[in-house]
Amino acid sequence: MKTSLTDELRAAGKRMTRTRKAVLVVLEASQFPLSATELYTQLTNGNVAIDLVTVYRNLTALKELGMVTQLELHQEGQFRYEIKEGREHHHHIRCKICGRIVDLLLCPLKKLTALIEQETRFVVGDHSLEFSGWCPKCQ
Amino acid sequence: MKTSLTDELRAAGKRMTRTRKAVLVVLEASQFPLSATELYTQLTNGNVAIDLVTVYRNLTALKELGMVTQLELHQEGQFRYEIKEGREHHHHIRCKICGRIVDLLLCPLKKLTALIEQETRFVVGDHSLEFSGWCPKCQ
DNA sequence: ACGCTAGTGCAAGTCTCTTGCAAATAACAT
DNA sequence: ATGTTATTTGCAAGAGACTTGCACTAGCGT
Repeated sequence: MKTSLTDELRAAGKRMTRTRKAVLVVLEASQFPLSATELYTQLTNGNVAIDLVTVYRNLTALKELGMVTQLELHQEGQFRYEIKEGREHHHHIRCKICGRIVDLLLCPLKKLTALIEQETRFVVGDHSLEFSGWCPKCQ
Repeated sequence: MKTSLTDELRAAGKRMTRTRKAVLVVLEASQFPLSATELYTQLTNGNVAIDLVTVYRNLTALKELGMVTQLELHQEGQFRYEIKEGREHHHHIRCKICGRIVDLLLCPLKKLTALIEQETRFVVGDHSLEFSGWCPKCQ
């Protein structure tokens, strides 16, 4: 993990603590976005002493600093979190059977945004676009 | 509300009950997708005696029959429900300030689906695409 | 090394949604 | 109409994700 993250935190009056570092390391290593519980389980299994509450509080803090993205996959009913550092804006597809989550490397929505703003007079901020389906193994 | 809905229910071994009808009427009248709690509040204010549990159970049943769509708006952390009858497949935008929800009449994802299936070898089932931003009044 | 303040753990609470069970009622047969 | 039965309902309780209060701990700036 880059030391720049520590500096970034410090600049925002935050500290790079033992637990916060552990959260960042696990998020950085993950190939797919993690829920708070999954993150907690991975930390605990990796012998990091941490409370679930602390996981939530860190995720919230990191989200507010823009270091982590919070997302909701299609109809999952919970939030997942992903490191932003070094990753392009992207979306996901999740298998309805086994739950496997895969990154999609495209986002077709730049043009659409202008259209929506024209149509609704809203100013578009964020969007979420998540797919579900059946992965190769579960078909 | 059309009587065909009653027939549709009956064909599936379900009954058109007092409460179920009330749920459908409120959903049909709503200009935007409702959460279970909002639906419950509207029913109660409209002097329909109903339990929140019954609202949930009806929404689940209607969803399974394909008469109602369940959706999650961007980062809202709860489900919303919408009547399918007579409405095209569409998406939504929600104001980050006042929570106002507006339908979007376009879905740009038909072409994209083929691309995703090619890229991931998944079979694409559903997708959710929801925007958030700032509505005209809140800008 | 000290002190201030952010961060943490524990307990308890909130909110959304689900389940178990006995009583009520819609649909159907007689 | 009346009875039968399976669906539906209400109430109580529970599950799961997430939040809050508070006293204690520990970064990190001096």
